[in-house]
Amino acid sequence: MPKVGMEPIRKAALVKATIVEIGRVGSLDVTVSQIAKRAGMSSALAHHYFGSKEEIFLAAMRHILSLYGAEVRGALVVASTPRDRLRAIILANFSPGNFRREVIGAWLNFWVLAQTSPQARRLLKIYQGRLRSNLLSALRPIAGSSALDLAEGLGAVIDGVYLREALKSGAPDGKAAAEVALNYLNAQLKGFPS
Amino acid sequence: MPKVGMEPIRKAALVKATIVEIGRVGSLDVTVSQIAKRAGMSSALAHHYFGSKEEIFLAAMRHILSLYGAEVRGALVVASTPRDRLRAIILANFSPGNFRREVIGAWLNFWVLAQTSPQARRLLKIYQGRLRSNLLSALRPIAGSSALDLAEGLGAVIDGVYLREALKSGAPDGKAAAEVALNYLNAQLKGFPS
DNA sequence: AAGTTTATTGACTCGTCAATCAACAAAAAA
DNA sequence: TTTTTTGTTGATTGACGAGTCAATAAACTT
Repeated sequence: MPKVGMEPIRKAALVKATIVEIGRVGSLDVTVSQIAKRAGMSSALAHHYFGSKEEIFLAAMRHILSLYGAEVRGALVVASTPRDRLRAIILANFSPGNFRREVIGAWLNFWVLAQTSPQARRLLKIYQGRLRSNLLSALRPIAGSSALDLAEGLGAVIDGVYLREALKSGAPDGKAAAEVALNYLNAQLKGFPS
Repeated sequence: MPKVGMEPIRKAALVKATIVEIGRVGSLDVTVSQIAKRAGMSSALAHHYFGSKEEIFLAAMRHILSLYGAEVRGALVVASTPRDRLRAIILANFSPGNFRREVIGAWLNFWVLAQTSPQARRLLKIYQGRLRSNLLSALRPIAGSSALDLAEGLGAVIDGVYLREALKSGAPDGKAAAEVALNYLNAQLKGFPS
């Protein structure tokens, strides 16, 4: 049976299964066996490709981060004015691709993972840095020296909305979630010339 | 040696130790033995008083919630105007009593616990409900029908700031954290008559 | 055709940990 | 003073799970 060139396929399946399982169980207490089973292989194979459970988690995190990054980048290229770009960033954060139950659950658990794993912490900081610099570069032309504070606040709102969504049930409403952040943005920018 | 009337003392010590250990380890993967050891007793005694690990966690959560509630209530009684009350709520959220490393770490992990434990979820929802109703009753006289949206946003900022603090190192700066939320509040209330 | 690399798994090891239990001690009640 | 209640722990059980390994097989290389 063994076909050659399985590695990327297996890895991708494991990464996907990891996110689903973490979201389903609601914690990092998922066994490698559970993940492997959902990905349609034995746990030994999962270990074979990733070496350890932590590596599997980190790969899942990288995957989510890269999806997120792509979404934001894609939204930014079609936005011309600073205000458009801010709007685009917020909408991308709550796009159907990112703002999904399993992904939200995974995010929450990655914050926890970052408390113990330096690598996970590094990855989360990269996400924060990107978000921050995207916001800043769009905010500065509008708000000048207030941009720093606004970016901090906006980032906190976005993360907070994610966190809170983890406590809700049913399908996440990205539109409503984005509204909270957009609302904040509009209020803050009211005083600045358009 | 056995003195009588130990139960409340032992329980309190365990609750305290639980929060410290969760904060120290950075996850719920703390053993009952670790907790019991820090509290100065055997793990068997911890089980004797709480029955299960989950009960220990829930007791710790209730403790944090009650400290939090007391702090907010205390701050509210000395605030007269709606604006004062809003300010008081925010400051209480980031008071030195609540905004501490271990407590922040514990909060984060309680969000995770709420994903799997219905009781923990219930407790977190009580916290959210309280915060929300406190904010609403202070916001309505000022903002009227916008109060709902503002409370939602303000709640998200507060939770978001907590979440983000979990990724930082060093002593938490409650003053700076509160500033982010106050900043949001001021921007939102700009349009309303003072 | 023989040898090497890649894919794959079942069975196993080894450690950890929640929870239980038997046993002992001191205080309080009878 | 016997009995019961409360406090306490060391030792043990039982389960579970990460990671390893030997074995098997298909596919590529030479």
